[in-house]
Amino acid sequence: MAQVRPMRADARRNYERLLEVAAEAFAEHGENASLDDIAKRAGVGSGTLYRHFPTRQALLEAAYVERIEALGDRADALAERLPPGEALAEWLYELCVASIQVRGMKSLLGKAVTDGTSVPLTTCGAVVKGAVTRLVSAAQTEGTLRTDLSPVDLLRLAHGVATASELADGEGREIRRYLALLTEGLRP
Amino acid sequence: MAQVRPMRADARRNYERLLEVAAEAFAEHGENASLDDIAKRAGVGSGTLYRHFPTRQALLEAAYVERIEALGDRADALAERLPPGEALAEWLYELCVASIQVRGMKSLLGKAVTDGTSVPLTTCGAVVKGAVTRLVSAAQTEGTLRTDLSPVDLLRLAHGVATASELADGEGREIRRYLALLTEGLRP
DNA sequence: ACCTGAACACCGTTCAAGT
DNA sequence: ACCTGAACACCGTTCAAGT
Repeated sequence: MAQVRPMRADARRNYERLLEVAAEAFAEHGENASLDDIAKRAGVGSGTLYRHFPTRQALLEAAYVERIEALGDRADALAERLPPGEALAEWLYELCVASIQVRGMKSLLGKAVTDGTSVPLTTCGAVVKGAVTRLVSAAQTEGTLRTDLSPVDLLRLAHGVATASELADGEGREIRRYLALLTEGLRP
Repeated sequence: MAQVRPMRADARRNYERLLEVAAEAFAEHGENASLDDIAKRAGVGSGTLYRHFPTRQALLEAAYVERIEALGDRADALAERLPPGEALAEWLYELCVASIQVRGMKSLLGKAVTDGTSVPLTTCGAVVKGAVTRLVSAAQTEGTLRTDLSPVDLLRLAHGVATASELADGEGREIRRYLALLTEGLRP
């Protein structure tokens, strides 16, 4: 890995300001929030936004990286407290909740598990895949999870559950119910 | 119901031409195909498109109504040939396939099952809901389907399975696998 | 090295004028 | 009664000029 040269002071200020504003904007208007508007609200030329974040995905990812990493840590916390099968189920639940409540996060996580094998792995993809992989292998070893499922299968299925729940009421009151059905099917 | 006055000849021609072109355009570019482009390709002013189809959803629905009705008929055909539980499973499979293969159809079906109780029921929503309701009550009577699920739950869950499968490979090779997991959970 | 903002291309939607 | 297409507002993206 090449050592990253520190950013010039004004560049760094802009970078951080953009992230703040972007997080607000995505929360408010969803994943299609106007990029131009984000630049303006950050007091920055639109070119500057593109310099730092060449694509919408890049900005979305940067804005939510902390939250995603929190989900990664959460997996380990649950693994310590609960038996593997329950830890996995609870983590999937929290993943679904985040997918629905944090606007724009669902599409971000979705892109992270699409079969673009050639695409370089995104940070958030790596974090989430790492977390679910640990939970899945523990549950499979324990014998409470079918062995013909990959970690990525579970991420995709959780995404599907989140989508179904979102259709139900736009919030996520049905996540538990729909996830319970899936969990039934996941048993060996 | 008020009797619909027949359209003027040129209006009718435009209407049909728009539908043809729209179906092609949606198939080619997905649900966000340019409306302006559709109007142009149909040899019609953009205002005319809006006169006939005030929203994108309206156009999408009109373009796919036949296909949706075919799905409705298919439900009855399956109900005659198969035991209720199997008929339901197979129909959900075909619904998922259509959702993925016919671009734009997934979002159309999704909107049809969102909890917009106040929104007037769309034609395609009515057709699909009718079909699944018949299959569901037969299966529940037979005893092969949990009774704490509504027909709309199943439509939403199928939508979720289609979404998950689409993430897997963009085509739908995983539909059978993912749907099988769901079917396990659906048993009483 | 980084930023700015005008310029370009594109899109959805409306509406006055035309037939 | 219906159609046309210019006009408007908006957005993403690029790039020459500026510091």
